[in-house]
Amino acid sequence: MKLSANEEYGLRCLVRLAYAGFEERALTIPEISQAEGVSPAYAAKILRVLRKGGFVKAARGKEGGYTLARPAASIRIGDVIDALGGRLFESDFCDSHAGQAPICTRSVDCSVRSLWRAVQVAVDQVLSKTTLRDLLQNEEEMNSWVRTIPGANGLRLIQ
Amino acid sequence: MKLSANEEYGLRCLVRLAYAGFEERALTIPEISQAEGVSPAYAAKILRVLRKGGFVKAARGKEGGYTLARPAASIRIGDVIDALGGRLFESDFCDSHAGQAPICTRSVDCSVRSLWRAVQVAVDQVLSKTTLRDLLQNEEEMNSWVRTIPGANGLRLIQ
DNA sequence: CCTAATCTATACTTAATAGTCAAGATTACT
DNA sequence: AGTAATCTTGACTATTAAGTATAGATTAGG
Repeated sequence: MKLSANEEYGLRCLVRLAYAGFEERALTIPEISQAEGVSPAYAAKILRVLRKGGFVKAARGKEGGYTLARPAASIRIGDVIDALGGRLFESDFCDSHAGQAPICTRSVDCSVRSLWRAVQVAVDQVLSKTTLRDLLQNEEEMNSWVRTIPGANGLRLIQ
Repeated sequence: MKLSANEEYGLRCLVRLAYAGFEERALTIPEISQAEGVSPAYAAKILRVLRKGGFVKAARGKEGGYTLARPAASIRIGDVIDALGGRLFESDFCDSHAGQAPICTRSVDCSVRSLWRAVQVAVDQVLSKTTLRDLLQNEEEMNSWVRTIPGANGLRLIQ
């Protein structure tokens, strides 16, 4: 139950590109890698995932670089996380040992899986409501956000 | 953002031991490993972690085996997950590259980290309210649980 | 058309996690 | 005491994720 490096750095790259987008400026791999403190090669690897996920687009050649492929407000963090590292649980543990044990009361469900599902729902409620736009700390527009999660140290989510 | 194998199997082992506890019965490694569909050696490895975490206790020798170290109702799932695989984010990404970048508005915080913290809070709200006892599907006592998480397919949490 | 700046792709290395193996230590029962 | 059933430990291997290296493809500008 950890964040992968891909998820962490990938999301950070998007935030930078969103800021650069305010000035209609593309960022190059050297710029991004230096800002994030990772090697250019690794930044390139992450950016490829983001490009294939449709979150960024690249322009080659001189004066090239990366920009967001669409407006920050239309990029849901949940979708980004999906592309970068997958959801909390994918394998179907309960099915794989169905019939062996007295724990599963229904053939395709059991208590442990229900718990993971509850966790997944809780996570999704945060991630699917948050867009890349919400992560930009832009004082002027903070008023458009409504709810503040207690304990989340100031993060606002769309209502 | 995935569940580790340790977390999945470790929690399942605890559920089995809790059920066995109803009959005041200890479970051996062969029993547990067969029920969970993992090798005895791997089950032993996981059970060691659970023992060091204080969740189970072991009796050696003939007639030995594992039992819960304390009542299921006193074992919080959040603590189990902590012992088995750690929390969602540990490293302090924002501090590690502080001073380099224009994203962090405060020296020890930034938008991405706030998001992770919000996710962590959401997860904790589920995991710290749920005990091992809550995962036992015991019809007689289901009434003592109060809230049902929508979409969680029947999981009840303590109010 | 040439060059420098840029992305692209694939293969490689290293580190972390998952899972196995074998030898040793403890206990109940006879 | 002896034996079989059990847990305990540490080292080992395999698989996956993280991160690197290198050669190639594309483009702007001279």
